[in-house]
Amino acid sequence: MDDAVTKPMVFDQIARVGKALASGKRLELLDLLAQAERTVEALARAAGLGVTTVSAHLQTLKQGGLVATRKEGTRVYYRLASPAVARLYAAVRDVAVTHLADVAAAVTAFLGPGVENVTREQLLRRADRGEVTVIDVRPPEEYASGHIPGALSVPLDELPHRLEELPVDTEIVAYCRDAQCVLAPDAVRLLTDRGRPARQLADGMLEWRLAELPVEAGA
Amino acid sequence: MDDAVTKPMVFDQIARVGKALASGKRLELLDLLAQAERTVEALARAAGLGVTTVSAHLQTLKQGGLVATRKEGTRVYYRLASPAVARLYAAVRDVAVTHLADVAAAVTAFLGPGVENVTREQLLRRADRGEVTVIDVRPPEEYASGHIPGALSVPLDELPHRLEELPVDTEIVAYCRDAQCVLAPDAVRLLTDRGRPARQLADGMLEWRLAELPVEAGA
DNA sequence: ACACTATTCCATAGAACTTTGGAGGATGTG
DNA sequence: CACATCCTCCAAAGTTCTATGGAATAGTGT
Repeated sequence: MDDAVTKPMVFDQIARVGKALASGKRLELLDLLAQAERTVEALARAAGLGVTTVSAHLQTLKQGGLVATRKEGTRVYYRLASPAVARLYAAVRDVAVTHLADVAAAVTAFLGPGVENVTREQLLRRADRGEVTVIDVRPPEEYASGHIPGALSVPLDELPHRLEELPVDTEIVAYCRDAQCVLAPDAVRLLTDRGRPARQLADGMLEWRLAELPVEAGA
Repeated sequence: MDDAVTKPMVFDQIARVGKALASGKRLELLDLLAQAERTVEALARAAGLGVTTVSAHLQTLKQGGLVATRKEGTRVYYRLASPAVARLYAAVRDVAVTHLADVAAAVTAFLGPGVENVTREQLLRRADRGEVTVIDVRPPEEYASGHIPGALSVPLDELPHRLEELPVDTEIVAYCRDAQCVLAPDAVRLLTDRGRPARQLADGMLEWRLAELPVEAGA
């Protein structure tokens, strides 16, 4: 066994996974894919990048074994390769927000002033008793791909027009993609500004799936 | 809030963690640091790199919040910043061996023919009953920094000279750094070639710590 | 103060990565 | 079959990363 040759090779191979995580654009794509599978074009639109650029990034992610593909007619649907990848992505962000002061600062600047939140456990308990209305403020296709059982799909941009659909007597709990997602805080601020009692789930669908809690799919 | 500016910034910040994981050399350094804290020079020797190169890589790791430092006289000791980093490193390797066929191939080529192994649970049960002798075949400084309670320190290079110290009637279980570490398989092959009953722990000290099992420190 | 050690900082050449436009392949449609 | 759509492959330009010597800095011992 030639250690001098084979040992670095092992680490270089593993580094392919690291390289896949080494660009903000790719992390953004992963963030989207953690919510639902998508085509190359849909990803390009969502991330505001050129199609060829996205395709190139997706190749890098594929090289790292982070995403898998499915072909349907002329389209190619990308998805996370496995739940292990979601765990990895969560671990990366965990380290980032824990150890990088700048990240924490950027995140709060991005999220805006904090709003009151609820843990998964609290939500489960109170939802069982019918004490809260749970709304999913992500885009419809992400809701369709999997959501908290019993949650209503109310995409953030539709929320202003659909206030009357929501009961006035029970508290509203909004959730979105993950702990760093902006949609839920924005929704909660919008609701409380209109005098509705509202809070957000402390994290989002990513963490919900990782906790292996029940997920409902379909529109 | 200007999404077009702040959103990419968050991902770019998180990408600093990814960049830290994007080089085989840095992963090798992390691998070493997961076992014990070390000085720059010790790391350079262990990884076979120049001191300035290692220092530069360590700066990248620090930028990503993966390592922390401690100064003692003229030396600087580097260590993993937190257990969250060990979890992250384990998650990276998990994805690598699961999804990358080449990695799996490189690992087995590196480890040599498989030897029989034992899970942590089996080891705990059998060690309680005194049925096995557990040996730690890592370098002494890694043993000192933390090992399985009751394990003997028998560095791989000393093993041939110290065979008579080991009991002949009980089975020997060797362990080293982690699931991809070569030391334990080598030790087991050496022992079984000499007619001793021996197996290895399926993974290593990294996974033992992550499982939050008891750890003993000191020589 | 002086020599000495360990580490970091700096400059640089070479390698690798990102982005982009255009060509080309596969699939579905009129 | 011609044509449109969606995606990947290829090449080029600009940017970033890596490795490595030499200089600068901080701490130790005499």
